[in-house]
Amino acid sequence: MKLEKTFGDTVKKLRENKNLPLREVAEALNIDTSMLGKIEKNSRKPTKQLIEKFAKFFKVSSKDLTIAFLSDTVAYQIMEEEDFSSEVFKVAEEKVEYLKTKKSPDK
Amino acid sequence: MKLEKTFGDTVKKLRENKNLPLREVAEALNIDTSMLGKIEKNSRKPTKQLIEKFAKFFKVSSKDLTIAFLSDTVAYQIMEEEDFSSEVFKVAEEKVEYLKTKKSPDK
DNA sequence: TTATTTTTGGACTGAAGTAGTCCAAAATGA
DNA sequence: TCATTTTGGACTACTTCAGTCCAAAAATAA
Repeated sequence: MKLEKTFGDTVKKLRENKNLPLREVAEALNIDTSMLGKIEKNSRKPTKQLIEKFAKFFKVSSKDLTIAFLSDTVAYQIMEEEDFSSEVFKVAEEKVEYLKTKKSPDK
Repeated sequence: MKLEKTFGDTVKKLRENKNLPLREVAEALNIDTSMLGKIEKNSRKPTKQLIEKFAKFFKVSSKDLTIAFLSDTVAYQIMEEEDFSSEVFKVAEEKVEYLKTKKSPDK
């Protein structure tokens, strides 16, 4: 599965590769056509369950799709701020590492 | 300025180093004592303006404080999900890089 | 112990944000 | 032209969350 610039682009490419209109995919996933259009344009966010549906429908890894989505959110959030991005990433990664060891089975 | 595990801890340490009660700091920053207590306990988030006020009051770099806060948010968000954290970071960093080059003065 | 101050957290409110719907205009294509 | 797809505005319902108020618990002082 190829990762595009945004989650919306990724979904759009998957759909266009199958030559399907929004309507058909939306129907299959049981969502509003307009919603799907908006998700492809990144003006609405998919729920976790929807990401699962996408993965099933397009037969791609739901892990990859989730990464595509989450990284979008994180990137957007960091871009909103000044240009501390690399520092924020560095510190955030340390914190995640720390939190992970805390919740791992240390008994 | 020392970075603690969480933004709340950082603020709390700054306050305790000056031996000030919540009430006094809250008064100086013009916020509710309870709010400050909650921020130190990470159950409420500070606004950008409040981060600025913290920085001024404690005479620390507002950039560092912002990094402390943002990294908290990002780390927490990523921890919420499965254990793709490193992949999410990797892809997110690429996206930020891409977005940065897009908005940089390329004229 | 009693009195005073600080810390904590529950319950609530108002405001902001957002997923999802509906509809109609614009674009695409036959 | 006519049919279908795409786009986006406006709205609603729901959720989330900063911020307030208050009172009980914990800590500190007297």
